[in-house]
Amino acid sequence: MNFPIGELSKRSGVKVPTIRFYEQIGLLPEPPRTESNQRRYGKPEADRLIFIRHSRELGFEVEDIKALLAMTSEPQASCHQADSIARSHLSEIDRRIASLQALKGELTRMIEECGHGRICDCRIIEALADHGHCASDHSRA
Amino acid sequence: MNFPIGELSKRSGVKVPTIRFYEQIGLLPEPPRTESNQRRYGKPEADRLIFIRHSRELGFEVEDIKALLAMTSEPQASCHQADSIARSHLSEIDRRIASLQALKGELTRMIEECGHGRICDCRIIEALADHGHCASDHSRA
DNA sequence: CTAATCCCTCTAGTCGCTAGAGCATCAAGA
DNA sequence: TCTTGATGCTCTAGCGACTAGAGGGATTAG
Repeated sequence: MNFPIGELSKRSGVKVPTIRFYEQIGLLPEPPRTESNQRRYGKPEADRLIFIRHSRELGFEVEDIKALLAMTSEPQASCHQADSIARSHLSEIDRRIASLQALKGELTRMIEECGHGRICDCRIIEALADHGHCASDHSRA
Repeated sequence: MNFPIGELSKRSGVKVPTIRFYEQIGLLPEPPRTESNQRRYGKPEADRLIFIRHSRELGFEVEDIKALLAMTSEPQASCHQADSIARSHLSEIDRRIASLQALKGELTRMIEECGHGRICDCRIIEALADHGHCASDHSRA
């Protein structure tokens, strides 16, 4: 119940330098220190860090996570905002999936058409050089 | 056939600062300058830049693009390397799509379960706090 | 001639970490 | 008690691929 940063790292699955970085950007509060200036943590910090890790793994940005964390300290408030953050994140993910699938189609077509001969006949190189060949309108993943 | 950077930008669809950045990192050669130190370009540079833009839009990294560009200057060589770059890029995209789809499933489930009540009952917050609720093993997009 | 638009270089910021230098501290065995 | 190795600390810089802005010079249309 009063452990150093390495132990917190093991419990949370977040690397030590990353924990210090999270403290620096205000995602984790500054913990108490020992006389020799070492950080000491307890279970609440570990829980918070696990929350942060899951949120990051699900692709939430740091600002979103700050908002989600702020909510957990007001348990009686409406969870409308959490819902809205999650929904807008979901639509962003949908957008990215669609975009990647378009790229995949384009790339697959290029690779299939490649005759494995010389550069000057290569459909991959040609497709990259001339957008007229493109089937889809890939304009930013 | 001897135009300034703004015109190159229009022809290629790449922003002016980005063109200068590409020159800096060696993706574009240093062009000749006018007496008053302004860059002047021709059609080959525009073609090269369009090639770069398409490659970036398809998600190729700068190092890959350098390799692809180097190939275009050896038209008699085998296109095996181009094929291999494209294939490994494709498998990376497959990986990212799979990962994003796992996240999407997780998020969708979280949002569906949210009862739109108070924070303390919110399934979104709860799911983020406790990984035991997770269906899939989402470990890095 | 003037005003708007273009062009130049240089620095610093974005995001979410990661790596490394250079040092202090701690725990465990000989 | 000494030593060794792991762990802790701070600080700075780097990643990738740009983007933004400051502070100036050049060009061009009216």
